[in-house]
Amino acid sequence: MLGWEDIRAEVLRRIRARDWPPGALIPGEEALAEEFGVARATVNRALTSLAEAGVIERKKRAGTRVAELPVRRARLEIPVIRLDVLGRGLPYDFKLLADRLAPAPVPVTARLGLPEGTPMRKLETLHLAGGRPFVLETRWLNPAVLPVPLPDFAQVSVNEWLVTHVSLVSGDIAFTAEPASPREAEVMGVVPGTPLLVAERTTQGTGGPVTWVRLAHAPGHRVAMTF
Amino acid sequence: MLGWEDIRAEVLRRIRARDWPPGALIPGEEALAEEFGVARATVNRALTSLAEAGVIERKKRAGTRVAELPVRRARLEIPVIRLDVLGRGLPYDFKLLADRLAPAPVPVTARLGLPEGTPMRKLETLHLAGGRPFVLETRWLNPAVLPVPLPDFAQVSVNEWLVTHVSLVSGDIAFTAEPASPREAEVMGVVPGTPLLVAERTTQGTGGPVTWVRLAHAPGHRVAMTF
DNA sequence: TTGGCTAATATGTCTAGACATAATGCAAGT
DNA sequence: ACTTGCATTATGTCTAGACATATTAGCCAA
Repeated sequence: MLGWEDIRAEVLRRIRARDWPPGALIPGEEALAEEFGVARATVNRALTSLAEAGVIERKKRAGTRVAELPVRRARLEIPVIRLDVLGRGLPYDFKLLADRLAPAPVPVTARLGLPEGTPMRKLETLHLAGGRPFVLETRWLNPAVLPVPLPDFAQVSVNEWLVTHVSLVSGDIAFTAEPASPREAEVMGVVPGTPLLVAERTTQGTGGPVTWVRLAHAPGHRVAMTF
Repeated sequence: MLGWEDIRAEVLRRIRARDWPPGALIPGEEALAEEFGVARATVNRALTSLAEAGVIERKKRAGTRVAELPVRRARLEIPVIRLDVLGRGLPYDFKLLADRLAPAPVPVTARLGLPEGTPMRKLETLHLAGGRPFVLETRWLNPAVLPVPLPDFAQVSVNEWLVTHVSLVSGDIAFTAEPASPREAEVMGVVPGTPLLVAERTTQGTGGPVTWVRLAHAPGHRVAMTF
């Protein structure tokens, strides 16, 4: 018997084969259901899935059409750094370089939507892969929204503790290429000005803005995605 | 009446509120259906959606549990460069800098899974935003899988023509930070060695490997995603 | 103790039918 | 010509019930 995944595959095949070229209106659910000999709900399941993937566009009354400029979506799975390192077959370790309470700089408070000069906890962590610098993490934490008790961040990586102890609701991440600052160069053992892949993230939790973090990756780092 | 999105929202709320902490087994579909006064299929729709989002993990017979280390997934929407530029409120233009047939270098053929030395078409395109260099695109095309007739790539951007004329099946994309080569520096009007955000993509089509492309972005470029 | 079979169980999927909702296009009235 | 409103239609969602399938716990035998 045909399942919704079979229907999905067949519809996708026809789109790729240009039986149904970009922009074309494809048959309605009822018609497809009859053609494949399944219930309409099964066709709906298949088409819903294709719509989520951006391959088709569906509108009530107007029908379903093949996307004109199919939006290609790549999914990035953001791992806990420890698992990222272990996944590369290297032993993981980290060092807490700094930990202090201070008024957060404007770019940080602005992105998080906090008032200027809010006191936040600044943590600087160097993540090591096989003993070599892997990522330099500069993080500003909003103490107001953290559950107590806080652990000793020299023992437990902030990165990991946050994931398991704070419910993260939403956030964003941006990648840029930046020259290593003198400080970064020293800590990571590279020449100042070396291009580093930098990821900048802000995260919101249920109780409000949680953290802003900048991850400066060692030279040569690749962030890979599949689509 | 409660819809599947309401169920989804309520379950998510309970997980965030730690009524059901990470690792916990949540009630079965039948039980939830009864609690909310809906059919099991409706609960299933909600939970399936949460599972796709990585919030819960489901196994037959074992039940549904809250994910221990919730995988955070960010979705990157890869736009056609023209739309990316226009979306930033700048006028778009491009220049075809080079176009020749040559044996593709090993890194390219290797990634695409083609035999060494396969003759491919190399296209170098400079994309401009508001008259200033935006992205330098270096592309190797596999002529064997392209539909005829080919357009004049000085008139039509390869980027865009591919999206509408070739069915792209799968691919991968990777970001790195690299120093501008002398050639790149000259074309983009920057100092050699300037950190550039580089995206490298390979794409497979129905007929086989289609293209390998390297996009070197102007300094300061950000690739942003939300999760 | 260990290995393998079996029954129980939770999720996965399907059906057939129903009603909800949004968007379109035509028709009527201004 | 223009607007308003209504009927039409395709998708969206729900229900109740059924069978499929994976996985586990427990039992029994070697």
